Amino acid sequence: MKIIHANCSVEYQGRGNTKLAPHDRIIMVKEDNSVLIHNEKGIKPLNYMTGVKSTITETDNESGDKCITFDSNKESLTVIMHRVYSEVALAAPNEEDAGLERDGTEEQLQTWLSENLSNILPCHDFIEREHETGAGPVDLLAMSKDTKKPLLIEVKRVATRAAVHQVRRYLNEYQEVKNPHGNAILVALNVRPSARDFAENKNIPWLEVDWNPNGESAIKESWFPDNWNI
Amino acid sequence: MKIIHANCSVEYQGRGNTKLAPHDRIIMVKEDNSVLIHNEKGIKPLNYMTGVKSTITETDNESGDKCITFDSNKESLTVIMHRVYSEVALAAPNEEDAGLERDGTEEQLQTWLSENLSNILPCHDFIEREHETGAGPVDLLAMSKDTKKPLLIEVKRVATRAAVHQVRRYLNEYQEVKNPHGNAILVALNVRPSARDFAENKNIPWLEVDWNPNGESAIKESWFPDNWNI
DNA sequence: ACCTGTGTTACGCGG
DNA sequence: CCGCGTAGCACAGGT
Repeated sequence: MKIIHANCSVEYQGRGNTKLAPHDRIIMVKEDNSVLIHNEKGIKPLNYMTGVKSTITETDNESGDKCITFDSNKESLTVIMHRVYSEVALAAPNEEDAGLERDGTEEQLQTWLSENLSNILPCHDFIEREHETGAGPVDLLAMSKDTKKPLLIEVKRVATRAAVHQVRRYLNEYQEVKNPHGNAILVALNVRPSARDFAENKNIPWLEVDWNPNGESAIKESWFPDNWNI
Repeated sequence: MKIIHANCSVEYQGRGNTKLAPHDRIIMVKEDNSVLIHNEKGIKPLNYMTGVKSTITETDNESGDKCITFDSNKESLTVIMHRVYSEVALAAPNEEDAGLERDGTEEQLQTWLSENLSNILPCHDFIEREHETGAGPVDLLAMSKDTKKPLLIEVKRVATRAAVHQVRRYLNEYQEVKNPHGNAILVALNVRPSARDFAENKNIPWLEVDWNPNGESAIKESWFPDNWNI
């Protein structure tokens, strides 16, 4: 990749339109044609464009400033360099097996739940993951040991109002087209207050589980409607 | 900021836990203590941590490798440098008035609609922005010139199925607690096919507007239910 | 190519 | 300070 330190302006047109007035910034141009314009603040670049299927062309404008244009089907970004302080090329080849190992993801929580469902829902058996509800796949499907009623389980790391909407979408559709006796529950490491309110208001049970990838796990807090029939 | 080109490992603990095996990468350390680890692919860093209220300490580990640790209340990230190829300091001071100008946002579309509602809905008067429906604030509230029926207007840049859900939530609650004669419409620069289907299926009118911040604007495409009574 | 869902989402705004 | 909703979200995976 190339790292350019320059006083530059930037113009972007595509999903929105943005313009950056002249200023000193860092421009990072990657091997895959991605470009990032950074200043000293925060994780996100001031301006950027994905390299997917984009081409790079370098020109000089009427003022003699060097311009780099990144162009794809639907987007274009131009960096106008009023003054270049430095430019270096550095190699950071993409990793194959040296990639990122990740822990504590929703994916892993799902796996753990599917294998240890009795820890948190002792009256249910795990049936299947990514079960199709008709309105998209729900994370886990379980079934009551006694009544044999299905239970849709939506898993989140952090559950917000949006997660409750998701559960309700799944449950509505499932009850309509598959089984009117279906129930649903929201399981998360963290259920936000607004999500709790909303879920309780709509009679969706929720359950906060204290889980870490290689340690103890337990129910932290939970809520079930009065008429909750397993 | 400092740009370090090094063969390094990275460990992060906080919202999740991640680990990067030794590899050549670019490390960007900003003035606000944010850190980003990049390879040659994509916009997002492989690993990163926000600089907000974090401290930086440099140490040597038992192998004599230089380590930089970023520590905050709830997160910590350590970069272990097995070999440093280069390190440069570059200045990219934060901008005050030279910041990012943004155009074509939902916010601006809302403003334009509130001031030019008659362009797209000639039979309605604009009443207020961010009107509380009981299920959250709807972007715009308008009223029929003739029948005085209220109209909830949800504005999006890109409208997906989720936007239709949102409109229906607002309308249901609004009709229940405020005014049973309320109507609702979805207005967007782009209404996705799946959103059109779903909206039409649920009798929610939608309207695609061809708008740009400082040019002409017009209705591009729209759909209203048969029983649409203004 | 579009749709769906996740993310260490990041970030700004309001309470 | 925390919670909440937005984003030019980015990105992966499926259809």
